[in-house]
Amino acid sequence: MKKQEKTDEKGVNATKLDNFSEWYTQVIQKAELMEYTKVSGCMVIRPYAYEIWENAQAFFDKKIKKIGVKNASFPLLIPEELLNREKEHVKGFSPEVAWVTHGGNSKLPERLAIRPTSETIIYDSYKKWVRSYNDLPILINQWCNIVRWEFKHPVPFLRTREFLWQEGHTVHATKEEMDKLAMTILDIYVNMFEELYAIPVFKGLKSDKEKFAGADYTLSVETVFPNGKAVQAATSHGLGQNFSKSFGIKFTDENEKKQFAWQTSWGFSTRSLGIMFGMHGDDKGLVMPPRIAPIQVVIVPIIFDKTKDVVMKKSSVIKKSLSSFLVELDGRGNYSAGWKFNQWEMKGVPLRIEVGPKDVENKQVVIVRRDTGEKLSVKDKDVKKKVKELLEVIQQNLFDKAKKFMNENIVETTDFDAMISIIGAKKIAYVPWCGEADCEDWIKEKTGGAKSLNIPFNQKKIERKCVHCDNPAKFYAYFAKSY
RNA sequence: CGGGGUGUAGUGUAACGGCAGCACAAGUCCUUUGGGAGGAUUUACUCUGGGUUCGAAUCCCAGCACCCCGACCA
Repeated sequence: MKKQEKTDEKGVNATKLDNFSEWYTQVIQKAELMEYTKVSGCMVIRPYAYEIWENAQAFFDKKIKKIGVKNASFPLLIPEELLNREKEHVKGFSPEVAWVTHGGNSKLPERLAIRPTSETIIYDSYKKWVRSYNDLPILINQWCNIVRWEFKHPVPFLRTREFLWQEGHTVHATKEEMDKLAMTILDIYVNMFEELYAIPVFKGLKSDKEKFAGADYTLSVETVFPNGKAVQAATSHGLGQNFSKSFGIKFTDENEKKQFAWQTSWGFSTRSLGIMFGMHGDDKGLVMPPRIAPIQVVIVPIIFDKTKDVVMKKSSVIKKSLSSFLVELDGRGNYSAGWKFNQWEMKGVPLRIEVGPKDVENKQVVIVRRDTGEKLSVKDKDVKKKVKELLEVIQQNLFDKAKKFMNENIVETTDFDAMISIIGAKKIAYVPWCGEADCEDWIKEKTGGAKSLNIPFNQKKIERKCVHCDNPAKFYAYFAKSY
C-alpha cells in the first residue's frame, strides 16, 4: 500500500473521469508542456508542446500555401484610432484589450493596443495595396502571438491571456469568392483536426449573437471536450464589406466602377493543443496521436552489466532502421527501465520498443502501444513494417474513440424540458431553432448557460416549432455550455 | 470582474504565537536496471508587502498566484 502511495506521487494522481480539471492541470505540468509565470494567464509553452505546435504549423502552412496564401508579419501594436474604425469590432474586443501607454517615462500621445486580433492593423495596409481588380485577391496569413486580457481564470492552452495562433486575412473582388474562400479554409480546419489531431469536429454557421465582432457571418468547427463542455476549435469569418468600408479598401473593377472589397479572416490557436491533450489523455498521462507526436517511437534498452554492449548496439541498429520515423533512444544509465516506461507514458509517446538481452537472443523486440497498453513481440526483420502499421492503427483508434465519445454526447431533441436535462447532463443538445438572438438569450438563461455552437450546413427544410419559442424553426442547431 | 477555497524546499506534506521538520526529487560516489531499485553523502523551504506582538509559518489587512463556480472569448 505504501508503495502504491509513493507511485501515485510521481504520476498523475487524479483520474480523468472523476476530476477532469485536476487531471488536466497535472498532466499538462508533469508532461512538461507548460510552465506558469509571474503574470496570470501568460504561460510558457515548453519545448515538448512547442514541437507539437510546429507540427501543426507545418501541416496547416502547407495546406494554405497550396491555395496561394503567403505568410507575412504585421506589427504587434495597433494605434487606438485604427482599432476604433470598425464599430462592431471595437465593441466586441475593447473589454479585453491590453494597452501600451508609455515609452520609457514619457506618455504616448495616442495609446497603442496590443493586438487582440489584427484585422485593423492589417487592413490599414491593404487599403494601400488595393487599387484595381488586378490587385486581388490578397491572400495573407500571419503566425503570431496575441493578447486578450480576459478575466475568467486561465486554463493552460485552453484559455490564456497571451496565445499563439495563425490569422489569415484575404481580400476578394466578389462575395462569391469570399464565401468560397471562407468555406475552403473551414474545410482545411476540419481536415487538420481530424487527420492530424485525431479530433472529430462538427462544422457550421455561428448564430448572429455568437459571430465574430465585425463579421457578416462566422463559420466554425467545434468539438466536445471530455468534461462535457463544447470547445470552439477554429473559426473562419466572412467579413463582407464591413471592414473594407471602414478602412477604405476600394478597387476599380473591369467596368471601371469603384467597389468595396470583400474580405475574410480565419484562425486557430494553441488552444487546439489543449483540446488534444484533454481529448486523448488517460490516467497515465498524455496520449499523442502519431502524426502530431514530437516523438513517435521511444526505444528503451534494458541494461544489465553483462549484456549492456550487445543491447545498446542492437538498440542503435533498431534506431537507425527506423530513421523514417521520429525516434528517440533512451540510453540514460541512471534511470531504471521501469522509471523510463512511466516517464514516456506520461509524455504520451505512441510506441515504446523494449530491447533486452532476451530480445537479442531471440532476434526480436517488444513493442508496446501507448493507447491500449498492448505488448507485442516482433521479429527484427518485421520491426519497421510493424511500427508503420501500428502508428496508423493508433492514429485511427484515437480518432474513433473520440468520435464515439462525441456522438454519445450529442443528443437530438425537439422538447425544451429534454433540452434542459441534456444540458444539465453536460451534453450537447441538437435542436430545431428559430435562430433569433433574444430566443438564444432565453435559452441561455433557462438552461443555466448553454449557448448555440453552430448551425450545420445544407439542412433539409424542417416543419417544426423552435425548441424554445413558438416561432417556426429555421434549422437545427447545436447548443451547449462551452469553454 | 463577482462568490467560495488554498498558499511551508523543485514536488507533496508536518509544526500550541516560542529552535521550521519529514518524504520524494536534485547533486556526488558505490551497487543496480524486463513496470517508478538500494546504500552513503550533499544541497535546498514559510508567496509578496504592511500591521499586532518581547517573539509570527501560525493572528489581522492588502496584493499576487493557483483551484472550483458564475458574467466575456479562440
